[in-house]
Amino acid sequence: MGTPDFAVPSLKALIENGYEVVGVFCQPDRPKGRGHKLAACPVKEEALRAGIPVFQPERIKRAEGVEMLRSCAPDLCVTAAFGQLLSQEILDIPPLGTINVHSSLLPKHRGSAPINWSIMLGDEVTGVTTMFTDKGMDTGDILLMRETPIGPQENAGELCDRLAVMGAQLLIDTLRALEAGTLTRTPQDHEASSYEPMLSKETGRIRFDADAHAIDCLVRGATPWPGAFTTLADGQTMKVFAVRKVKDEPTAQPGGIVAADSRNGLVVSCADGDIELTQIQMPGAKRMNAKDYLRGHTIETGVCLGKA
RNA sequence: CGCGGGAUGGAGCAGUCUGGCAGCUCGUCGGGCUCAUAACCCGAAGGUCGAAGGUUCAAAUCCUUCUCCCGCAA
Repeated sequence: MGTPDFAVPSLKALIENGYEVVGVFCQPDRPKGRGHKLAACPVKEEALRAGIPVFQPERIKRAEGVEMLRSCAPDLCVTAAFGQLLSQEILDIPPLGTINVHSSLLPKHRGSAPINWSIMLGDEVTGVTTMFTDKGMDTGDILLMRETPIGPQENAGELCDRLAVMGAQLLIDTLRALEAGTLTRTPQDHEASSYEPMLSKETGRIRFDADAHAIDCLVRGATPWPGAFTTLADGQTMKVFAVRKVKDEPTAQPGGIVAADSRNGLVVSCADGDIELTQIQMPGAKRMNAKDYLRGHTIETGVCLGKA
C-alpha cells in the first residue's frame, strides 16, 4: 500500500527480492495537471508495469476496501506513504501483521510530511524507520532504523529520493529479519514523540522576521512542494527555491529589498542579516536564477516583501 | 473540453492590439581608459521571431492547426 514516488522503490524492492506481491493498494486516480485528466499515481504505474493487480478504494476502511484486501489474502501488508489511515479491521487481515516504512527517525516527526518538517525544523540528521503499524498515527512498535545526515544544501525533494531508496533497503532487511526470527520490536517512547501537520500552501510562506538559517530551512524543506513563497508589493506571488546568506547585519527592515539587479542579485533583509534569493519563479514563468530574471524585469528596491 | 500566462541572438525581456528596417538590459569577443576593477568609454559578432499551412504588395505581428513550457486550481 502506497501512493507517491517515495513508495516506488519499496515496491520495486519487494518484487526484485522475490516477494510475491498479491495486490497493490493506492489512492484513487485524481484529476491532475493542467487538463483535468485523471492521472495514475507513481505506485500504480509501477504496479501495472509489473503486472500486479491494483486496488484503489476511496476509503479502505469501508466495506468495499476491506473486501478488496480480504480477496488478496495477504500474509503480510507493507505500507509506505499510502495516504489513508488503516482500521483495526484492516490490520487484522494479514496474519503476519502490517509493516510501515516511515521517513523519519521515530518517534520524531510523526505525520504525513516528516521529510519536509525535518528540514524545515533544522534537523541535521534524519533517516528511515520500519515499524509494525497500529491504529494510531505512526505510533506502532519500531523494528529497524537507519540514519543519514541532511546535507546543508539538500532540499526536501532530494532528501525524499534518498530516503525512498534507503527505506526500500531497510524494508527488505526488516523482512529478512522477520523470516529469520531475529526481528525485535521496540515500543516507541511516546514522551519523546513529535507530530507535525500536513503541508499546505501557507506552510511555505516566508517570514522575513525570522533569522537567515530558519528561512533557509523553510525554503529547502518546502521545495519542491508546497514551495516557499512571498509576495511582491504589487501582490504577485513569488516562489523561492534557494537562498543564501550574504551579510551578517541587516541593512533594512525585515523583508526590505536591499538590491534587485542582475549584478548583485535579489537581496533582502531578515532578522540577522541579508539573504540573497538566488532561485525564484514568478507566476506564469519558469523557475530561474534571480539574476536572470532581473535582466529583463525590475523589482523596486526599498519596499518590503511579504506585506501585500 | 477546469481557469490563465508563455515560446523573439548565449540569458532575461520589449515589440503583436493598430501588419511596413529585428529592438532593450545583460553576457561574449576585440579595442580604449585606469594603480586597479565586477566600474566607465568605443566597436564587433551572434536571429529560420517554437512548427506547419493560410491571408497580403508586405507577417514576429492577422487567421487555422500543431508541439513544447509554466502559474492557479485539484
